[in-house]
Amino acid sequence: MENKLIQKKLDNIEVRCQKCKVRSYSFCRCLNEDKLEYFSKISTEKHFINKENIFLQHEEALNFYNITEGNVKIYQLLDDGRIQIIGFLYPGDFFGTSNQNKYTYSAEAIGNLKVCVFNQKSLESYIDENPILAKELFNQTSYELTLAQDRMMILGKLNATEKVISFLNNISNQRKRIGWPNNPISLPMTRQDIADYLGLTIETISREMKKLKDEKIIKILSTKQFYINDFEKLHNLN
Amino acid sequence: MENKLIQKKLDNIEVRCQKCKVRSYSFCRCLNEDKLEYFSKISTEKHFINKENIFLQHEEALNFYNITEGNVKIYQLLDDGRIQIIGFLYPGDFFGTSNQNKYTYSAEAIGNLKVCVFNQKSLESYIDENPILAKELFNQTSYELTLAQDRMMILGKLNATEKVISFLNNISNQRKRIGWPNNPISLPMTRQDIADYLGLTIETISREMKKLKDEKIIKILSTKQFYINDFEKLHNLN
DNA sequence: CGCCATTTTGAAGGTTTTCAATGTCAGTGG
DNA sequence: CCACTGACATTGAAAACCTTCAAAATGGCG
Repeated sequence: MENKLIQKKLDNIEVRCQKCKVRSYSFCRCLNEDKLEYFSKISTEKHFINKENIFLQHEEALNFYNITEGNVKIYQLLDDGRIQIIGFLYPGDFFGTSNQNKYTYSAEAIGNLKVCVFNQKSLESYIDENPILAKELFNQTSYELTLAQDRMMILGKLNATEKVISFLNNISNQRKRIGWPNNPISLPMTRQDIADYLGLTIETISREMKKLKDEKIIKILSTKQFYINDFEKLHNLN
Repeated sequence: MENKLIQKKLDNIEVRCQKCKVRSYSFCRCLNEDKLEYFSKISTEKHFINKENIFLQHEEALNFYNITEGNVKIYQLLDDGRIQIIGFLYPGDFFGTSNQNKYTYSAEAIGNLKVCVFNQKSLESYIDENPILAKELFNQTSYELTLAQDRMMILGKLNATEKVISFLNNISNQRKRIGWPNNPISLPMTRQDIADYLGLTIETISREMKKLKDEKIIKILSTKQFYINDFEKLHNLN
């Protein structure tokens, strides 16, 4: 009886990986179909709701995660409560990197979230047996590093106007990458999140969005949705 | 005659890798001694002088580099000439990552520099045959990513005083890592470089250094050398 | 010793923040 | 159905911090 239940569960898990919508742009895309059955078994699916923490910085790093649906913000805090959002993550993104076995940032769900959860040790031994994954992860991490480096320029050298423009461009491109319509664009995060991402205050975000609206470059449909009138101007201002 | 010369050259190359001073903290440390002979052959040594460019952003990415002696700054430029220094690199550091076959930043020697040069394609096929290197590079890149993320906090949320302090702490720790005396500390880079690294101006760097001097936290021996009087205060201010 | 690049110092100015008040919107209960 | 509530966003005015511009000082190197 119980065996049957387990078998059923395993069947479902196997189906999960093979039917996964984000596999084509996830790190696991490098695995052949015949590896998926076993690969499915080393991960589980988990749901989170808006504002729920997936893990906290400095906690013992037990798992890796891959987003299958929804968005995540990863952030760091200073002692006095100042926050810097390191990044907004999208379906297909991999996260949970650690240093000396501790997570190096906190992760929180934005809206409803579905993730694949991998035990770090299990995934690491799986990688040892399937070195193609190591190369895929190296390439993906290298790419993330270039994104992080681009963000240094944004945070260090751009003024408020340029920062907001680069953010809107970024969102638009991000949606293209995962094949979503990139106009109009909904912002899953709050104004405060955008401010904490760009190293600005919520008031400055508000004023810069208004400026773009007044210049007719964007149309603000609601606080969480906007329409790009002039793609060219938006890109050139970047 | 020519064969003898080539043989001698090969012997030298082999010796180079085995006697390398930075191997214990370079990506190649994961290779067994018996792999070094061949590994030596896929790289060459190259020298650069102060301010010499190793490569430029957007150039075709032909090589990877590993520093054996000296320092490198990697940076990005905006159209209008604004510069952001992405990082200062030290002996043992690996660089030359690319995106779509183009370097994602420019690299310039600070002072005299010695590097190991690897052809990107050669190293990549070597990695395919020696997957342990892929894992090592993944781990190292992950670590660099955490450093890049820490810098987002520095660039986005710290004020000028905190930025300079974090920089001095950083330099001090960096030197510890490669086993150099970490007091007094020589700064290979100029004030302008520090400014471009922290997203500040040279004048602000100057004023903040003076403030730390006046508070007796550091002693400025020369523009390129300083002494930390109060490690605790410097760390706590961070 | 003198030159030139780099750094330091001072004063004015600008951009972004801070503080405070008002506005908007979705959800809730009368 | 509408007023109420609370979270989030916008707007305005003053203040702070860092930059900009200008000039003087330092220091390395021929």
